[in-house]
Amino acid sequence: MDITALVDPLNPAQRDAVTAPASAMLVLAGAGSGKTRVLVHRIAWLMLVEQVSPHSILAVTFTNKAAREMRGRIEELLNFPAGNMWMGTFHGLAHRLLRRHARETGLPETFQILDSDDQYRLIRRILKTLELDEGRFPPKQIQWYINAHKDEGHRARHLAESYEPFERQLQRIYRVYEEQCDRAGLVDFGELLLRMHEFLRDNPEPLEHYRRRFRHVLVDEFQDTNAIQYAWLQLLTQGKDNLFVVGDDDQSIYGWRGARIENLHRFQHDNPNHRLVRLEQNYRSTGNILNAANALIARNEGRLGKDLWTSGGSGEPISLYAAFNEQDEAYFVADRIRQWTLEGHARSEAAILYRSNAQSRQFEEKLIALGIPYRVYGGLRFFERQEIKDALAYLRLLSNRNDDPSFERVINTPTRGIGTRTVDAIRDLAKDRESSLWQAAVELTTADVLPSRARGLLGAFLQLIDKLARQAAGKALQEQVQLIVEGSGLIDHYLKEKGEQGETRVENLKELVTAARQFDNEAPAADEEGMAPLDRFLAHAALEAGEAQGDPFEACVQLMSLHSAKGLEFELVFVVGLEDGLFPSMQSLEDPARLEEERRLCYVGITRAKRKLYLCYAESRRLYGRDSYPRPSRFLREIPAEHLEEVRMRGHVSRPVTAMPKGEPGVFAHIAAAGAGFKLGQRVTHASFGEGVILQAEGEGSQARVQVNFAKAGTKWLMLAYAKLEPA
DNA sequence: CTCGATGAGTTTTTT
DNA sequence: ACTCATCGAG
Repeated sequence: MDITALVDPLNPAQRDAVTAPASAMLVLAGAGSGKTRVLVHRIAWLMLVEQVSPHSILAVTFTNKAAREMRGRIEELLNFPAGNMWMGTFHGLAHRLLRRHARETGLPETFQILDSDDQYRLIRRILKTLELDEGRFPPKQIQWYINAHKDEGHRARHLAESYEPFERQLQRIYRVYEEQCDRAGLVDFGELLLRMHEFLRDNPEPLEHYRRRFRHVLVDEFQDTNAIQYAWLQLLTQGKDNLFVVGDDDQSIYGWRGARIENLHRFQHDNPNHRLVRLEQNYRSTGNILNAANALIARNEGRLGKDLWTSGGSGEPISLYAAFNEQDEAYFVADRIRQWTLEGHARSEAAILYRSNAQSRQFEEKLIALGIPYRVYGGLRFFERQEIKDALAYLRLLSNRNDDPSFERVINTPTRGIGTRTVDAIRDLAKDRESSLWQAAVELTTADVLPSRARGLLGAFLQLIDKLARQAAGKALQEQVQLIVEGSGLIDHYLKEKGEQGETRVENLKELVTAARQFDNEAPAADEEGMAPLDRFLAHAALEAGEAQGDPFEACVQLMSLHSAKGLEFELVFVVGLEDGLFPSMQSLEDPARLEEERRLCYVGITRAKRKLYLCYAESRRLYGRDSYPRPSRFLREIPAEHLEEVRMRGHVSRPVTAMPKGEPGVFAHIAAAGAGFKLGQRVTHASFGEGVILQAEGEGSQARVQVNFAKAGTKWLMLAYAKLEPA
């Protein structure tokens, strides 16, 4: 490949970063400034010009998606597979390393990964055994406590015993939690990183091996690194001037889950020879959008500093819409999207961004009413679904009988008559013996403690697992999964579950078999060949929970939280719910640091828009069952008026004349018809068709039409301008 | 075990 | 207002 092709498509700043001589490098990459391009071209540059073997390059991202994208683009650019380059997420790489060195790190070869749901359940179980009240010790808070400490590199034994009784209990729970994980051979997400860090820190030989091997270390989204990730990168690169990081302090929106924006400053301090390159030319948005974003983010303190600019025009002004209430806001947005798509634009290029997921509902209702397909991001992902986790728990039990959380999940799922009494007895004995639940259960089937019926049922369960394990031995992965899904009785169990839910679950279980087949067909990564396919599949399920929603190809309007929108871009963007208390959120209003993070979130939202941005707020909003009258978001005042243009709905926006009757959809159709408004679901009378109910509405002004279901005449579309409908 | 009543909480999310 | 989880009754 020609080097000019590597360098020519880059602007001067990008070129600086890509072609820099080996040194520590901080690339401050503004939104839409081509940061992935810089990473990809940098790696290609290292390989082609510096003659670095891909074997010597380590590239780290936060999400699997980002890792996949980077790998894909490198392969596309170089036109050959980059298989032996270590490229992945922090967690994925940690996992790979721990598998390689399992024995040295004190883990069983078959260790498995706890996802946060598993972790939550385990904590609750521990609370029960410690006889602590969930009200006083909320499991969520404990989970947060444990993870926060792990992210900082602190184990329970490192914590100085607190004088404060509550804190002391937390420490105790943490200690027990660690013991339980160790005994069961389980590793949570934080543990992956922590254990990897400790291993390298305390073992000079492997550390030196990896330090020598990785001649270049590159990190994406560096502003999202936490303390332990930073420490790990330092271990690998300290004194070698070979750490190349790309990030944007202005897009740091994950402080609440441990990301340390100050790692950017620490990087500069710890790498005194570093170079700093700013990518400020933006290839995404119009001048108005960028200037609004620049002005907003300028309010934050202690920034590394950066101003986005474009060589393109300033574009349309940003539209600001003050909605009457949240319904009106939703209708406005849906209607604008409708108009926009009528102009021939792709629905998938329109996005509605909100602060909290609960806000999606209003928009969904209005989009449905206008017949616009949409897709909501977020929610349960494939490997997080209940039925999938059930099946995975069986599989984990095959691999490791001492996996207590899996044992407990599965012992009576599907129901096989093993009740709480039996399970309690198993737990008590396991506690006494300091053994796993499995071992305790085995003992109970031979002792004379349980009633004979319970003993028999328990024995049958243990035999079932052993039998499945025997049958699965030596089989191909998808056959193993198939065997478990059926042999466990899960399929039959969910077949009995009534309604659509049960059907979906059965389909998902079948899908799991397909997923296993696909997974098995893909060539194993060179470094993980020693691992049993089943263990690899289980790790894959935990580390990459899959997409939340299928059919990303259908042309849909995109609905998502501002957090989920990071890294994406759309022609048309609506940032909605810009009200103090919602965005910025209530919890952030009083705390300057959190308020700055909210401001960065707003900055992220604004910079998603390529051509047209709408900012919306509601003058009244129904929140937690009450009407609230929030002030417009302070962020709106921080955007210079010159970039904004207030919009009004043309025609008249109908307002509720009377309260909605109970049980009706809480929807007004904003039908602009000579000042008269009708609501969806409203009863109306027509001179010749008689009485009916409004089902749908579309169009406005003289074009406004409604669909009415008449009691006698059936369903009809009527032009409001002619139909002379009267409220019934 | 399944159903319905009751009560608490209600930003953001990946791995 | 609404969801989700737990708890008690059948």
